[in-house]
Amino acid sequence: MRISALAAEAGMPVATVKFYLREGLLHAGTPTSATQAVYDASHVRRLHLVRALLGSAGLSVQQARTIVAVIEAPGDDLYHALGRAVGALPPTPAVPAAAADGGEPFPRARAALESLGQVYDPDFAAVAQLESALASAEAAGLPVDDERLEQYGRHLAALAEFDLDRLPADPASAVEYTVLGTALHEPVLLALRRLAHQDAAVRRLQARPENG
Amino acid sequence: MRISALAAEAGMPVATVKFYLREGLLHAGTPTSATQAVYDASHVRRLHLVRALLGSAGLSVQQARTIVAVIEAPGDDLYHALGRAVGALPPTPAVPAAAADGGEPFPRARAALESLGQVYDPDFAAVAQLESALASAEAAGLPVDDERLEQYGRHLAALAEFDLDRLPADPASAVEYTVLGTALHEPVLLALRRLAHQDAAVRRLQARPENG
DNA sequence: CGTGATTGGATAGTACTGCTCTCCATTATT
DNA sequence: AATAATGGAGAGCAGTACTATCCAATCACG
Repeated sequence: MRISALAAEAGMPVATVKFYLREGLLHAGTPTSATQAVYDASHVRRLHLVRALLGSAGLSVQQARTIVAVIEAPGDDLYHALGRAVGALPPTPAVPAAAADGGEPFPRARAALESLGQVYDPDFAAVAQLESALASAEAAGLPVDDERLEQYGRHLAALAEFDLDRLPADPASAVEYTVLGTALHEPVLLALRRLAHQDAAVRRLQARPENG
Repeated sequence: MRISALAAEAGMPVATVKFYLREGLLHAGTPTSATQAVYDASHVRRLHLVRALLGSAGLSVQQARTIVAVIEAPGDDLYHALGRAVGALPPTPAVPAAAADGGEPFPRARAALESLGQVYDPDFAAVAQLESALASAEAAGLPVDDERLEQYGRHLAALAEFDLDRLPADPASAVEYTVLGTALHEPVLLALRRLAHQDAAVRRLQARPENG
């Protein structure tokens, strides 16, 4: 399969495939000469993955590149591979402040995790994301109280257990499963949450028709 | 309070405040003459909200404008206000296809909602988002099976109940609470999920040290 | 009352991103 | 030998979130 066939298979212009090649999102084909290479099913699969990461998961090219790199070279260490991958997922930076003033860098996140009985590793990017999200919500006038944090944490821990129960035994597959699961299931989760809110709202309005 | 004081209060350049004014993200101040206006605490609050929406929540200016508009003119109808607001949240469109071929536009989403016993309203944007997210995950080689959908749905329904239990009685406050909660709690939710995954992974690796 | 600073308002410019287009020498196909 | 396609690289383009410049009107101050 050459590049035009690959592009047709994945349903995108050849120029875009070339762009992904240049950006390191798609591994090179096997060259058959100085100006020709053949691609196989792994390239088709990768293109679908890249489309999902850039489209539905809403990642930037840079972020997707990190994810793809982790999947290509997982390194047998699920914990650090997951750490690297999660660090690349949005919301990305957004937390430059409050880190260097000597004090606790992530006070809210730390308190939350401790009250949930979860590990607290300040190097894990999601800790900074949590801190930033809590600070933003508070700044916008909608602080997240302890009870809500507790509720959210418990339900998400249950879901995490469910996800981890399905972890493949093979370490390389485990990394890919976890990384892709983190990135690709998030949109599903958010959509389901919005729908659950809608459903709950409808039920309440039916129960109290004076508000509908 | 004039514009420079407002900008200082909110911690951003005057040019940015002017930009938000132009983009309809910030309501105008009360003019005291042809070239002067005064701003109050509501403007400071709004700027914090806008920063949270554009920053932590990751919205575009366009999306934030819709949210702000819903909050300013909620219209007493929580269901439709929520619908308008959620329609503006990312991931935004991404689902132009499969809608006009006469068949069911969102088969996966519909099946999921019916098996969860939730309302199915194809006009609700989150339905399209769910369909798109499920299709993307499947295209990337990580299909979401019924059991996972069921689990996710149940836990998120429980969280939605929790959120709705805290709904303010006043309709205008209810809309603002719901809309902001949808937008601003999502980053919290995602961060907590990633942390729960990390925590669960650590526990499993400790239990099976041959994989760490 | 006059002079310099500030304001609201508009226009243009910037930096970045995700493609998309064009070009080219080399190679495959006929 | 003629035509077409390829890999590779550079430039171009449209959109986004600001940012900077300019302007006449107005304010603050002596």
